[in-house]
Amino acid sequence: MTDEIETQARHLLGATLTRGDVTVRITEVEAYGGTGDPASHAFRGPTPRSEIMFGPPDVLYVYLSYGMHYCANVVVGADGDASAVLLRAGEVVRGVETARDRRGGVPDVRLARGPANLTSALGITIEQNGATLDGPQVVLHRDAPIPAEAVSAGPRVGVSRAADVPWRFWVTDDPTVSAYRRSPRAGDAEPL
DNA sequence: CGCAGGATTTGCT
DNA sequence: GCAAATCCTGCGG
Repeated sequence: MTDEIETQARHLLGATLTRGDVTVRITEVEAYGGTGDPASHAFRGPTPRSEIMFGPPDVLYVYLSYGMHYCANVVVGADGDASAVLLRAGEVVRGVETARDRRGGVPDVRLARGPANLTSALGITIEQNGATLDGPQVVLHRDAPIPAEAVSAGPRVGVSRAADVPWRFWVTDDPTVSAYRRSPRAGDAEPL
C-alpha cells in the first residue's frame, strides 16, 4: 500500500497535466495515504469533501485551502483506497501566455510553483473536483517518467502530523521546484 | 449551532 | 522573517 502510493507519486513526476490551452509538466508532488495517514483528509473516513478519494482512481481531487487557494490531487488508490498525490509544482510547457495572464507578472519559473499557484496557472477550481484525467476537462499524460536517479525525496511540507515520512518527491535541481523554507533542519533533500 | 484549524501565498514590519 | 487574508470542513455541545 505505502509502496504502491510511493510508486504512483514518483510516476507522476514528469507527467503532463493539461487543461484548456495550458499544459504543465509536473516537477514536485506529495503522497498522501488513505485512512492510515494522519495528514490525509481521508484520515477520518469518507466525508462530503474527501469522499472523491475513496472512489475509483485517475480522477482529480480539488479542495479549497485557507479559504482562498485551490489545491489539486490525483486520486491513485484502487476503489476503496483513499490514496492521493498532491501536485505541488510544475513547469508550464504550453500556454505560457495564458498562465502569465492568470498569475500576473511573476517570473516564468514561478508560474506553477506551489500547489495553489499550479492550480491557478491551469485555471483549476473546485469545478474540476472529480474530473476524470482523460478529459474532457483535464488530461494527464504519464508518458515521460523521470529516471529514479533524478528524483529527490524529503518530508512533506505544511503538514503538522506525520511529517517524518519522506513522501515529498521532486525532480532534483529543477528550477521550478523551490528549496522550501519551513523545514527547521530536517535532514531532507537526499537524492535517491 | 458554534468554534477551531487548515496539504498556502503574499506583502510589509 | 512574520502575520494577515478568508471560508470551508469537521467536531463538539
